[in-house]
Amino acid sequence: MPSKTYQRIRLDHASEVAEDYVEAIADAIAERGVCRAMDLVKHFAVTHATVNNTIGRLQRDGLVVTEPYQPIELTAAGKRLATQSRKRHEIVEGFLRRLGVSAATAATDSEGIEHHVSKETLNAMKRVLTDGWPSE
Amino acid sequence: MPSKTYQRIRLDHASEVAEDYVEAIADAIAERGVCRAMDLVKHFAVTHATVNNTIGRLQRDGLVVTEPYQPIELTAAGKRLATQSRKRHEIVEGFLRRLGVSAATAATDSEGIEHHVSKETLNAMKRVLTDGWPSE
DNA sequence: AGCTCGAGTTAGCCAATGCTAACTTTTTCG
DNA sequence: CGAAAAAGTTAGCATTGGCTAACTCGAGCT
Repeated sequence: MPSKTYQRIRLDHASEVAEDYVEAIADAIAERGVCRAMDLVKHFAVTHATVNNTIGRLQRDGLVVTEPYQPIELTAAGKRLATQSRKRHEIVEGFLRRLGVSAATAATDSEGIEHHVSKETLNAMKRVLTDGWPSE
Repeated sequence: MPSKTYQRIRLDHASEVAEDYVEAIADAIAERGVCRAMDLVKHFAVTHATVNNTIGRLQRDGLVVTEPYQPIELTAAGKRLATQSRKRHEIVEGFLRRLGVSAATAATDSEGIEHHVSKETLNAMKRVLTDGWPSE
């Protein structure tokens, strides 16, 4: 069974960047009204050239729209993905906090983990947040 | 705080493949005595060319040794990394099982998650496995 | 108005990871 | 033994996701 597992992980990988970006873009818009490339430069600690590159791919894939020198906007699909990612992120982070992990670690680890959590695992985590720990 | 987080995730990424490979190589050696490239082809569902490529990088990085048409061997460093990855993997997988996730999902998700779990989170998971769930 | 400076863009480079196709070596079996 | 199959290698290519360097645009200040 491992082969299919790794195929899935490779596919997940491709969407990780997209999810992280739309989430960050949605955050920037929520906090500052608009999202400029510089917001993403700071957020991800990469150069503008890299941000530009990535935004180009996201636009190609129908998640964002931009015109030169204009702020970055999310398409409907982009907004949908952002909302969904955010929810997943919050569940994972909340779960780690409940597990007793420090806020800083929960924030960091949830960024990496959220992309690899299946629906089933996510539901199990959600259950803990609403109903408490499973019985032994 | 996000910038450093993403820098770390990018660095983690680089070692993911190495960890997965040495783990798979150690498994193959444990199960069949030697590890051939074909074992990895099946395990990761990639072509031999890709395996060859990757093995070349691992050799460059001092984790494995091979000679043409010979089985793949782990160096001391490779064995160390394999053992460490395996332990981490087992904790994550065991924890997911304890959470109530099915065996199949736990196996799949732990593959993706293990690379993004900090020491602190890993310890929290280990604690659950030995001492049960934290008090509310 | 003009100039500067920050932000954005473009071009060109690199490494990792994947692929296919063509070739060589090894193994296996009739 | 010898030929076919399996395994391994090599070459060439694409994409992602980074980078630097050089250029352009636009905003704000004097």
